Amino acid sequence: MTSAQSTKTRSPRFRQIVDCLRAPILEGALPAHAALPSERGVAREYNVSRMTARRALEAIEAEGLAYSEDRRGRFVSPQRLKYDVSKMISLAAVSQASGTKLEIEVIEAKEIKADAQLAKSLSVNMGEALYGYTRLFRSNGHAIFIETEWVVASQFPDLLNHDLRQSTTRLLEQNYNTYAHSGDILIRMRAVLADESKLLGLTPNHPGIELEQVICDDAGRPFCIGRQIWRGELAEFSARAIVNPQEPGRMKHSG
Amino acid sequence: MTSAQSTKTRSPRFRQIVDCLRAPILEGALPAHAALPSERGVAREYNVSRMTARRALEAIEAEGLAYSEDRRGRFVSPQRLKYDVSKMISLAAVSQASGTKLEIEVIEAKEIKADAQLAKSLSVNMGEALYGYTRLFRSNGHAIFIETEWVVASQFPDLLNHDLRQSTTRLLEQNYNTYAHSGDILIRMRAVLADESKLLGLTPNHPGIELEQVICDDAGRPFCIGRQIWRGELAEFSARAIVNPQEPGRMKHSG
DNA sequence: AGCATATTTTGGTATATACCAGATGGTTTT
DNA sequence: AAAACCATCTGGTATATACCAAAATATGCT
Repeated sequence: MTSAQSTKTRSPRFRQIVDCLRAPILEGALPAHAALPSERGVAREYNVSRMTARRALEAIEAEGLAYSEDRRGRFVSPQRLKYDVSKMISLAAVSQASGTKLEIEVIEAKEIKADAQLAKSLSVNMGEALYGYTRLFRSNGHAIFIETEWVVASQFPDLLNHDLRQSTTRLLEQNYNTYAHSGDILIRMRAVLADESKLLGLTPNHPGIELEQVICDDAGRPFCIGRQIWRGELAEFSARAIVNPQEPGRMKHSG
Repeated sequence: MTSAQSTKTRSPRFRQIVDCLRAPILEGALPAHAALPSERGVAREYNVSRMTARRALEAIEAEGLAYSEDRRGRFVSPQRLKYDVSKMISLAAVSQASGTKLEIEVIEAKEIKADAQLAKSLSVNMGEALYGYTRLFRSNGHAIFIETEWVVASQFPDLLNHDLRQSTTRLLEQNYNTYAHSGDILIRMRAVLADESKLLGLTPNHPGIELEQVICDDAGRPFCIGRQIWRGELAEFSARAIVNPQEPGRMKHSG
C-alpha cells in the first residue's frame, strides 16, 4: 500500500527525481563543474534505492546537463562549444568563434601506410606513407573532443617535427604554402568507444558526435583528412547553406 | 569462487555479451528490423541476471545498432538517413539524396502568436500571427525525425489549407513565389523529450540530434524557422564548406 | 612541513526478486 | 468470419544487497 492513491499512471519515481535535480541546474543555481549529489546521497534524500537514484542521475547526464567521472562524482556540464563548420575548416574557428582558448595535447603522432579508405579519400595509392596524429582538445582543462588527422607524408615533409599543439590549418599554411579552400564534412551521432572514453575521461558508451572532414586546396585536391569525436553534450555545430542561385535550370517540375 | 582465476581486470561481463551481440549485426547476418533476443533470453543464454542482460542490450542501443520498442522487443537499426544540409534546405533533399521515400504525417497545424525568440528569428514583432505545424517523417514506416516549422501567417495566407505532406520549400515556391536562398543551420545533440518520444515510438531520453534552421529568401529575409529532432542513430548530416577566398584580409597573424 | 598510511566516499558491476501494463498470439465464443 | 477472452512474453520500474577499485580525505608519524 505504499502511496496507493497516486500509483495510477503517474510518472515513474526516478523521473520525478530527475525533475528535482534538473531545476537548480537550469536556473543557474549551480555553476559549471559543480558537484551533484552522489548516488547514495540522492538515494538517502529521496528515500529510494541506489539504483533508482542512479537512473535519475543518468537521465540528467543523458540530457546533457551533467557528466560523470568514474569514482569521483557527477558534475554540472559547462556550456557547449560552438563550431562553425562553414566559416573555417579547422580548430582555429572553434577557438576564435567561441572566445574560448583550447588547450591541445598531442596523444600520438606517427607515420603509417594508407589503407583503402584513407587512400581513396586522399586520392593517393594504397600503402602511400601518411602522417597521422591524434590530439586531445580541452577547454579550461575539461576534455571536449579528440581529433585524428592524416596527411600525405611526401607532401608535408618533416611535419611531425613541428609543434602540433596549434592549428593544423595555420601550420600547413605557414610551412608548406598549402591553403585550405573547401571541405566536405560529415556529422553523425555515435557512442564514444572504450579507448576514446579513457582520453576524454568518460565512461564508455557516452553519446558523442563524430565529425569527419576532408580538406581540399584551391585546386580541389584533398590534402588532409580529419576525424573528430566530441562529447555529445558539449558539441554544437553551425553552418550556413546557400542554395545555388546561378543554376536554377536543374529544377524540373513543370509548374 | 565463481570464475575465480579470470576476475583480474578483464572487461565486465556485460561488455563481453555486448561483443557477442554486436558481431552478427555488423556482419550483416541480421537484416534491419530483425528482432534481437529479449532481455530474459539473453539472461538465460549467458547465465546472467536480467539486469546485466539489459545493460548489454542497452549498450547495443547506445552504439546505434539497435532500437527498442516498449514491451515489444529490440530490433536491428536500419541504415542512417543522409541529409546534405548545404545542398538544399528542406526535406526534399533528404528524400531525393538518399533515394528513400519519406512518408510525412501531419501531427498538428495551427496559428500561433510569435514569442520573443520566434519573432526575433523571423524579424517580426512579438505577437505577430504565425503558422506553426509539426510533422513526423518516416521511412518504410519507421519514424526518423519530427519537424516543426513556423512561418509568418500574413506572408503565406491560407497555407494551412494546403496539403502539408510534401516539401515545404516546394509548396512555398509554387504557391507563394518565395524561394529559399540561404539558411543558417544549427546542429546539436540532446535527449529526446517525453512527448517527442511518443511520436517517435521511443523511450524517453533516447539520444537525438536537434537541427535548427532559419531559411531566408533572395533578399536575405528569413521566412521560415524549422526545428527537427532526429533519432540519433539514424541521422547523418553532410555539408560542404568553402573558405572565403576573396577575403583574406581578416587573417591577423604576423608571419 | 612532509610523508606514509588507513578510512571513507564514489561510481561501476552484478545478482536476485518482484510487480506493472501493453503487445502478441492462440483459443474460444458469438 | 469477427469478436471476446486469456495465457504468455516483453520491456520498464523498483528494491535490497554485495563487492570492487580508484579517488578523496583524514590520520598518524617522522
